[in-house]
Amino acid sequence: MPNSVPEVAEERKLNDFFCFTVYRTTHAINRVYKPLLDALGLTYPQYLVMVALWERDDQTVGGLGQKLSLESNTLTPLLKRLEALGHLKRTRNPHDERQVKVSLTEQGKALKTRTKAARGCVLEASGMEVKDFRRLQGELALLRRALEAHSALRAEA
Amino acid sequence: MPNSVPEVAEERKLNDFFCFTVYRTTHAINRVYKPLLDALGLTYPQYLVMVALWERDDQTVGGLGQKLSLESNTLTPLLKRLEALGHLKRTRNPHDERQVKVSLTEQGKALKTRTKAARGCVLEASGMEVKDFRRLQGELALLRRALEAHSALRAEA
DNA sequence: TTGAATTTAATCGCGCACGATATATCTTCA
DNA sequence: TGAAGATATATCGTGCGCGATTAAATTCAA
Repeated sequence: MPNSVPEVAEERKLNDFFCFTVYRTTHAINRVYKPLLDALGLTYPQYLVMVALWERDDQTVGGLGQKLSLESNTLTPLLKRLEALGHLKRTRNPHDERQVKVSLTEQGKALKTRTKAARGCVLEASGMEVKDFRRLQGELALLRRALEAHSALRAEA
Repeated sequence: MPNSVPEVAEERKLNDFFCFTVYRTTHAINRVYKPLLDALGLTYPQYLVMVALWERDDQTVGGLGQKLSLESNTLTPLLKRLEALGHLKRTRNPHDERQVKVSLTEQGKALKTRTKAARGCVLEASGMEVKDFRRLQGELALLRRALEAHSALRAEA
């Protein structure tokens, strides 16, 4: 297939931009998740926080932020909404009042049992073989780590 | 520092989510672009719109939206900001007053010459071989198309 | 031991993303 | 012709995502 994606061309079209490919893929994934998460009453970032808490309860805001690559300016309002929905509690750590501990309520724990439809929905919708799907995921994860390392280096200078 | 060894097994579960891999990759790409686009005074979506216009001038809002997978509720305010910056003009089509034609100003056209640093920044930061990079991009594009087809089918039902 | 530096969340403002809705214009056809 | 429907863009409200700043608690150091 000649010229399907020029490597370094003077005149680059939008579809040649790698960033745009990932950008649109993110939106496509969100649209797959949307109807499934609507049924749970969660947004996609809220779902990610719940997944993180189902895996390990009682995490600090900072700890969650590290896992999700988010900071308190994004997490605090999001966590307050999840608290208002009754899915979790936010309590100051009595041994270090700077920290806020995020812990699931019984309702929040119970919500996990209703996420069956959401698990694996992208794999299913992709129509891909599991092996290829996982390989693609692995390559993306490698790319992400390389980009983060690059940004971290630039931030130092 | 007690207990500094992270719970690797638990973190792996969150990282198992393909959506989360793409989500983080998007953010990592944005962080690579950020300093380069700051120098141009553009946000990342604004940059994408400018790329689309450099590729083809005089597009309608709807036409741009189709290329970018965005609708007027997102595009109209964004285009107004680019117009306020002096990069483009928005004019009603006299033959069909419903349409708004978006066209570059001389300043908007000239901006293209200052995007050298941004072009290929992800490839460079990735440290990947061009061939592998383009193959990964192609696979992602295929996945996106499959997901969009899936969502479109569901929307009909 | 106390004052400075560090750490942790929270707050604020701006710009996207998107569902729902509004408005104006154009098209269709009864 | 003119009323109904379709189309194109704009508006509004909510929730991220993030840079910048603030506030409070803790740690460090002179």
